[in-house]
Amino acid sequence: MRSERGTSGPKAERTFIETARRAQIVAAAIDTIAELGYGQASLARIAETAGTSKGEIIYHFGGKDELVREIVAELSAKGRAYMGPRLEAESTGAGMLRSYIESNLSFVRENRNHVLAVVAIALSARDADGDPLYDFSIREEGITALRRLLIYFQGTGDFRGDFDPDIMAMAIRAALDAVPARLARDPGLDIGRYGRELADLFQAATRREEGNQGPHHP
Amino acid sequence: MRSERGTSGPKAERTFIETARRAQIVAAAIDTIAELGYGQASLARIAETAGTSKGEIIYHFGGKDELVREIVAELSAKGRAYMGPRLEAESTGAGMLRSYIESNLSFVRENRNHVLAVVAIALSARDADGDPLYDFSIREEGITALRRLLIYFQGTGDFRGDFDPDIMAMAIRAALDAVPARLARDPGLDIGRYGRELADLFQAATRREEGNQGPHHP
Amino acid sequence: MRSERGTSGPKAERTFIETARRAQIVAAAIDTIAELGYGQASLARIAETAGTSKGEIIYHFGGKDELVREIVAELSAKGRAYMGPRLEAESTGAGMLRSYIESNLSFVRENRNHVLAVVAIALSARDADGDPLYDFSIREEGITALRRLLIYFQGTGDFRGDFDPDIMAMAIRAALDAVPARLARDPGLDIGRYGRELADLFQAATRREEGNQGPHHP
Amino acid sequence: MRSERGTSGPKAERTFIETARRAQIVAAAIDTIAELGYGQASLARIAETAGTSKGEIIYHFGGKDELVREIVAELSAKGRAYMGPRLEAESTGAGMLRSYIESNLSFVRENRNHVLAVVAIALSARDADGDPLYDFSIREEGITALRRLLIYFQGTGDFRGDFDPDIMAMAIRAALDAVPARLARDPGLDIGRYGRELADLFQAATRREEGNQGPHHP
DNA sequence: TATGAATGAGGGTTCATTCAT
DNA sequence: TATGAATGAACCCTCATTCAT
Repeated sequence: MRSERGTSGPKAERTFIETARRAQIVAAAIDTIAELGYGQASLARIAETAGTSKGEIIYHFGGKDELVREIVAELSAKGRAYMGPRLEAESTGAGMLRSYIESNLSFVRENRNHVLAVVAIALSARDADGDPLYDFSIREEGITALRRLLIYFQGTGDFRGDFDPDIMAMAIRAALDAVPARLARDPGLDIGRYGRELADLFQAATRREEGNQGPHHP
Repeated sequence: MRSERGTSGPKAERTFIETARRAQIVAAAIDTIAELGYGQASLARIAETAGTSKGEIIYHFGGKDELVREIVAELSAKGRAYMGPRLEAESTGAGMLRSYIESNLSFVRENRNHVLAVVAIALSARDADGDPLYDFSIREEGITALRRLLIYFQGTGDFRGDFDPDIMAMAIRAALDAVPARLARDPGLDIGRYGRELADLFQAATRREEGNQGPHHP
Repeated sequence: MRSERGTSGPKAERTFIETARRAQIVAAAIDTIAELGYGQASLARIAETAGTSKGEIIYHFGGKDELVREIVAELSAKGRAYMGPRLEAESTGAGMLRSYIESNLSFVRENRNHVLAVVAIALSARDADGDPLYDFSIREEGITALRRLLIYFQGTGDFRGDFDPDIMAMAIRAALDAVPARLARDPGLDIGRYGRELADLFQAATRREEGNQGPHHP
Repeated sequence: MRSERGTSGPKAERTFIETARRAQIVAAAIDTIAELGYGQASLARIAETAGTSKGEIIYHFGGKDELVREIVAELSAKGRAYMGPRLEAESTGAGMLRSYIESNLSFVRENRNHVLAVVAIALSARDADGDPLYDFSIREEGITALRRLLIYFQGTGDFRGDFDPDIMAMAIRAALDAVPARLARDPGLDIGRYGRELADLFQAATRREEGNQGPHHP
């Protein structure tokens, strides 16, 4: 564990050097998991990548599970900080949807390995009891926000009213979530174009048809 | 052992009893992986579920990797046999697309555990060298077929010509691939409705707009 | 674990060879713990003594804790089988007490290492939660039986009535329990004489004084 | 470090602050060992209890072994200082024996955790070579003193001459040594009564019988 | 054909200890 | 004087695999 003095105080302060070392280990873990998958990413291999020992990882994180949770939490924070402003800059339904899709993908491009690692963690990492280490509620939360956006602009008439916002949200997230894996197999993928095309696609899927305001099924 | 006999004659024939035993083991493996995830599905647990011993699994399959590959191959064959006729029954672009989506999902519903197991395998299973056991070319192949379908009906004018068929194909597959995981978390999911909504969604995304008849960027 | 087929049947049958191997491992563990103490008796060292591998110990016992519990249970069973008949052969208070002490000590002499090992286990072995592996209720039970014996013969007048049977029982057991450690340090100890002297000692401590039937404190 | 300074001058003097710090650490170690057992009392846990770091413990004591030896030595010194005057205040055999037993037990009561810790150490602590950290000669010494006392008063005729003083001494010590463990399990134990009863018991076991005055096997 | 027995590499973790600061 | 950082050995355990029967 980080602090040996249990009574040191209410603030969980962290030394500069420790912060740096933790970051270094987290980075090594991200790369290892992204490259080899979660199952192959043993502490020994992560330590080797980080140029240190298993012992030090345990020293800083208390165990593998904590390291993994840190990787997830960091990406989560980074993601929110990245996407928030980009969404708030938009006002129309189409604009926000496009921004959601494109900023999501550019975030993926800029954090390729980190995203890959978290995907691998979400799908494979379990604790000793067999429960997932990944907190899926974070993900649900993201889908819920997207669904609310869709419902809101269905209400304003920006979007056609006859699609199920739940399923549309799921389809959008699925298209986005498929990108990291694809990126892993084809690193040359043009994410910018990909994002624009995907935005076009879902814009077409959500847009109100000329002179058709009612629901779709006659 | 199977592979040894396989080289002795023209056909790798299998006794009835061996075929049955293999099927029993494969079924147990599917259920175990689907329920516990790939990482928790040790040979010991699979053997227990199958009511046999680890030794016999290795005897029949030569190793865990081969058992896993068999699970994948079987689903692949089943899937092709299931979807082929349903696609060929259609003639229009919209019809084939709808059939593709809906038959895919009803296949998932009817082969829930098997699909879940293969998804888990695709995401986690690696051989001793760290390479994935899942042959992703099977998947690419499926996407390619879908893409060809889209291109074809863009040519006929059934679909609008200004979407990227590659990305549309990817988005459709992604939406379909997201279903098993969702089904695992929510077993009561209404797959029929889900499929219809998804078909509506992609029909809207692909349909030609009023007054735009040209096949592609006219 | 022993049986790979979970559904093999209600009887926990054990192969001849397995029984032998388990006995061999138990014997090695007893000697190792007796000689080095519980803390130093790692699976690796026990395996070395047994001429086998850590893996095999885990294979047969499922874990170190089970091995330890087996060692305790075996001694417990042996002890009861040894002492029971020797006690029942007596009828007077003095006779039973002497028999209790002497048969206890000859049992210790004949099972020196086993007794030493169980003493070490009782004092040091804990499971992952920090709880003792040794079931102290077995011990309490032994003391209770001894106490009942004392009370009974206080009632008959064989023993003087003015000692606290609880404390007398504790003192007797303490004197007996001190022997293994002493035997470990001085292997040449004459247990026979030791037992006779100890029996004399507690006979003197319990015997009714001439013409003094009442309690001791005036 | 202590030992380095220890060689520089005639006396291994210690600053006031160092003495205090050592005492604080020793106290924390005693409580930790008494509460959790020796095996669970890692330096980390002791440091936490002491509100310091593992490093400082090693700095002051040079290693865990030395800390443990200090705990033992301190109890030993305290014990001698406590019991000496109480023994010397008596003159008869029965008085000294009673005083030995009762003062021993009140010492245990007043130094509960310290005694428990040393018992745990005696039973479990070993150095890297597997040798016990506890110096059993201290214990032998105590028994020897007791034996000499018994022999002396057998000579004066205060005690009956026909018991083996060695075994009587061992039995007395065993009864006393059993108390800490019992106290640990039942903190409400009435030590005062316990001591009086035990003194009665051994008084009965040692007292000269009517009409038997000879010092030893006449 | 099938099994129980055994193996050995590798997993995560604990811990006393070293050391630069 | 004291600490946080880091190490490395040892620990228990899991697992796929080998092999004699």
